[in-house]
Amino acid sequence: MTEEQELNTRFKGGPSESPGLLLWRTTMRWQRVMTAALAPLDLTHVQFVLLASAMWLGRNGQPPNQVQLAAQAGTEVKMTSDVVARLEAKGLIARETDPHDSRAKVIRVTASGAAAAQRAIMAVEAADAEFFEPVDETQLVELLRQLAGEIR
Amino acid sequence: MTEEQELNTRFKGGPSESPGLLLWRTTMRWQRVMTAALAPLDLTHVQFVLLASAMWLGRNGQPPNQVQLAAQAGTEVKMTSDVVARLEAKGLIARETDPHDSRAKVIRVTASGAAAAQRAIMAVEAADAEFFEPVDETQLVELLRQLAGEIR
DNA sequence: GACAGATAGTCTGTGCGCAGATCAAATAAC
DNA sequence: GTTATTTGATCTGCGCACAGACTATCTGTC
Repeated sequence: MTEEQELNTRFKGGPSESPGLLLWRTTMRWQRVMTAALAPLDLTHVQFVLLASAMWLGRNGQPPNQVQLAAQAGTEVKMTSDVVARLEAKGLIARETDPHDSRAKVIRVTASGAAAAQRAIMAVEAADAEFFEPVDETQLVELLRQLAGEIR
Repeated sequence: MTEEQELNTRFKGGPSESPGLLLWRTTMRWQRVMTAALAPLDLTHVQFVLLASAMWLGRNGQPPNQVQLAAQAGTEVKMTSDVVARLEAKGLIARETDPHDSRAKVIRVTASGAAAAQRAIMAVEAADAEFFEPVDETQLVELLRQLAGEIR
């Protein structure tokens, strides 16, 4: 079998036919859009997600530890540890040792963290709306829900 | 306005309603699937994309330089430089200075590179098919095409 | 043929994303 | 109550992803 014949699978029309590559490229572009939208607030996208998730989880006065935050945000525990440390360095969140479990660190959003999160949510939603404007959001969400997998 | 009222935007039902977050999570999961599928071949997903793209571009005996390869693959020029160096170290591609332009490096896929690419394409297509099996691929591709942006 | 601007490639530096290992504290088993 | 296992957090290390800077070369214009 020649090399050319072997390539006559999905790569027949060039690699750009693959849904996976399209998904990858789309997300990279979306990440750049988010990065640009959050740059004025000195936040990366992941930092925003963790900050917003921490605020969400703590909305009823029960601030999460890092494992719970990672589970909510769908991020790695190690990375969550790193990013949370950066958010702490920026004064947006505070970490205290859990009085009931000295291994765990309870994460609280500070006042300036809450303020930054409010502005960030506005910026992200505006950028999101613009990014997804060309397509039917409901239809896309329907498809992605079946692929995203459970929040580990 | 209270903090709770401010949060009553898209985050009302929790952050998981956002198409952007779904897109992000889906792609991360897809990346893990690709990583697992390519691990036996000692290739990362990006390495595979650049190797396959180099083979695609060179299929008519006109091997590309790194800028052309990056344009085809939709990757950053700098990262393309790094990853191509890794592929070269693995003996999968070879770089020669373009005789017509001493700045440019022409990229050729070696015999072992072509063999690895063949196997990788099989592995990736199988993993891809399984990943996207739950949804209508055509419908998803249609949506993503409108969001992926041109291949810069 | 000299010079301005564009182009090809690489370097530094920051920040994810994840595998594997470490360590201390909590929990379960006996 | 001591041991074994699990759990929360962090560390090392590798590989993208990208911004900004830098060198070397090529091209267009005079």
